[in-house]
Amino acid sequence: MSTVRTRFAPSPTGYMHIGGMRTALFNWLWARHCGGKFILRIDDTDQARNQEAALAPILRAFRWLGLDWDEGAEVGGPFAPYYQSQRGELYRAGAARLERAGLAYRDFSTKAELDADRKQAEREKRPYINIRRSLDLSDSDKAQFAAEGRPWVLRFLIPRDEKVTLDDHIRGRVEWDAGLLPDPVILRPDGSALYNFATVVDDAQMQITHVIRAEEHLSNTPIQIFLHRALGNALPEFAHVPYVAAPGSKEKLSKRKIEQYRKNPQFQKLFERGDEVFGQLGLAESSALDPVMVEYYERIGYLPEAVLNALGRIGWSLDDTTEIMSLATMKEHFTLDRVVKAPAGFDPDKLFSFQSHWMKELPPEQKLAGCLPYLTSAELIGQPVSDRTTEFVREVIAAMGDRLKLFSDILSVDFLFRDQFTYDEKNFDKRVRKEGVPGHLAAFRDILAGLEPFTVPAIEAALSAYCQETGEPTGTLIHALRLSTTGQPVGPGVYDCVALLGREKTIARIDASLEKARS
RNA sequence: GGCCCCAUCGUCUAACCCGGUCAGGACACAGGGUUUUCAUCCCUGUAAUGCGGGUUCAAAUCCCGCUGGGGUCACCA
Repeated sequence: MSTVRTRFAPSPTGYMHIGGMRTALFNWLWARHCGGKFILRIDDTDQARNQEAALAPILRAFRWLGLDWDEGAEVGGPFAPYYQSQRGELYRAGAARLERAGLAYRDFSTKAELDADRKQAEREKRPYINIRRSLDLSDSDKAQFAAEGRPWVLRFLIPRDEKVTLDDHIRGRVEWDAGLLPDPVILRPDGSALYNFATVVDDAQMQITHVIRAEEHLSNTPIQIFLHRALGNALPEFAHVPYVAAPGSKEKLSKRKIEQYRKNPQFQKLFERGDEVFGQLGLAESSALDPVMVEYYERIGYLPEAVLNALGRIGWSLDDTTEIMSLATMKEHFTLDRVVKAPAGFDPDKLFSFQSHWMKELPPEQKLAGCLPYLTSAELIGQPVSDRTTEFVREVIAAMGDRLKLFSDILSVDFLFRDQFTYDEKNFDKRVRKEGVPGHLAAFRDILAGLEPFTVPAIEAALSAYCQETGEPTGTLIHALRLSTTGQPVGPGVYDCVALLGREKTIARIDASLEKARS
């Protein structure tokens, strides 16, 4: 087989859809698995006004995930340009060829006529197929219309007496009756091409060997097959991947339904997380971000490895047991015949578990690099970041251990970075404001005041020794110490927290808490 | 509604093509253990072939029907 060439062709919509990303991933994987090329073409026939701004988040998502492209947007290539908006010549030439061959015709029908036809068909309960009125026009009529400057569209003439079959790599054999297909418009009155036509011209010209796309395009395929044939193109292979569904549903994941997803139990956690993080960062654009977009995960501190792993497991499996997969592993094993036919719901819980795994694997220096931006954005540390601060953050991250799941989790230990923190009142009552506890806490405070060195093992030993002497269970003091110095009932080891805080702050906080406990 | 697609634990899936396993794994959930918090880690458990017909010694697996779910029906992509 010749070199495999796949493509992903997004429209510049201003965001990268998580479902689209999965389709893109499969294209990338298949190309790379075969040692072929992956092309990123931009389908902007609709000519979005602010195209560059609308494209940026899409390219950003690819780069974040490390899905590189050999040809296409920004990098160019032998079949440039890769923007449909710049390929009008190619489309017009192809269309002219079809018209000359009698395979396409000018349709002078008005919108009103078409609407009426459609309604009529609906009334009569028969499938709508466009009426080929313009085909019956006499030459003099045509000449007159042309003289009037009457607008027309170019329609492809569907061979209505045929059947089309497709041998899809994922769905197997699919068959259509062409007699049910309306003649598709391929050129608008202004001469610009429509998607169905532009895609066919581009896929052929760019020598795409495998069209791997979402199954919502399945119904476009018979038209594209005819178009390819009419143009004399070799037919690419097709693989229609099922769409990605909303969590716990079978409906296509859609940005338009974002408000109702807020009530989806699995998505809800994600939304809450985002609201919390964006709130702490004071991000103005937070309202523009949502979990349908790839960028959302990047912004709240997910790892590319986790998102990739999760995406790769939606509708594809390596074998019966493998769950954890790097991009390299997926690339090595990916084949189209193991793509599942049924649509799959995106599962935020599973994504989180992949995240948990990959974060554990991440080298400390990379955790540091991932966390620092959150700390600076939240103004918990200054900028530029001093060496001393860097070292401190490094220690904080070490103390957090596996508790750091998302980079933004670093914000949960804000009490290590600033003196104002909120007390968990319920637990404060339970652990500090309790018979006998303040006395022990005060006594231990005095021990800490003179403790040398002020290190984790020393603090631990001191606490242990104190409890030994007094016969007090260690838990009493541990909890009291945690609540009084961090305000929280949970978190990194309390000895770590105290050591990180340092003697001075620890003493001050204990004093403040003792004061608080009296009131 | 027409056309087309799909159907295994709550979820993602394996086994299906080339019938024979206690229908396997993971996530989630529940219980237990380790860590006097939390997180991690370990163990255990609950849990599925939509229904009805065939074919066959044998059906999740092959065939047909039903039901259900979904996609798509633009001078959008």
